[in-house]
Amino acid sequence: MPELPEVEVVRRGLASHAAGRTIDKVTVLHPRPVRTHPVGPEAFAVELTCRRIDDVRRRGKFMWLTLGDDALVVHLGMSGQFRINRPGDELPRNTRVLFDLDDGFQLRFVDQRMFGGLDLRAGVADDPVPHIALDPFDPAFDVRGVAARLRTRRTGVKRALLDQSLISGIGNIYADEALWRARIHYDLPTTDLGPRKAVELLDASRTVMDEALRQGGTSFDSLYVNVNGESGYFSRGLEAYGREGEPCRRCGTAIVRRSFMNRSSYLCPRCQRAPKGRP
DNA sequence: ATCGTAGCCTGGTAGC
DNA sequence: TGCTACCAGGCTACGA
Repeated sequence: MPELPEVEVVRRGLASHAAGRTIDKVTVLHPRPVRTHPVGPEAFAVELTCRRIDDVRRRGKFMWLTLGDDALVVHLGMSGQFRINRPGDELPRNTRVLFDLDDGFQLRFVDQRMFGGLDLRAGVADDPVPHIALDPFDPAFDVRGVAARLRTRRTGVKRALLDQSLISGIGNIYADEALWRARIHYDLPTTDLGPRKAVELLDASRTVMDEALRQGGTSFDSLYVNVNGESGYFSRGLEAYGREGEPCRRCGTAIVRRSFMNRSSYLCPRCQRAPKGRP
């Protein structure tokens, strides 16, 4: 599932293959990924034709292609991909939108589950996602400030980590990894987290996502690949996520899986002790 | 204002 | 074998 490191890998691929190119033609094969466009898929295609892609930017899990003052906002959702191919190459099964570029290549948006989307927004190239907080890779990210805000929340720490209006880019996988590294239980009340520990957790989230980025991201299956169709290798670096029954690499205790927020949380029950009165 | 959750989606797999 | 149920989970909208 694409989280910050995976999205950044894709952003870099787009920056090197699509930035500076002009869009000659757009083909919408499925309307769902452009569902937010007010006038429909045909208008979406027309409005993007002949536009030049100036830059590819990212905040958290959102990317946007800048087209002059306008932004094509992209979210990969659960399974979105961008692929660079020749127009005649075989189309992947869940190809949704085609962009023919002026250098003879074709940019393809592929998305099996279609939680992702493409959203063209006028005049907001500098900040098309104002409701999304800065991510830990942003030079302006203020660790102490975010830690302070985190501690004023009245909720569990993992829920807060996943709140993209507090800190962006973290999804279920890297949340579990950061919590494992900081030895914190996912349901610890944020108010029980000391200032030093909160900073440690945020630092851990940045560190683990940085390491994942260096490995090309985390791929469990063909749902996450880069623009050339290649997988990342960080799944071997995961310490908690997906390791149910396997030994914690710190203490040897078996990693357990818990249901939380309608998803799975993986943790070491010894390193990450449950808060009092909770499972 | 803040917190918690239903619903959106498809395909692989477990179970019968 | 073929069917159903479940799981993966980020985000938005909405109710409490």
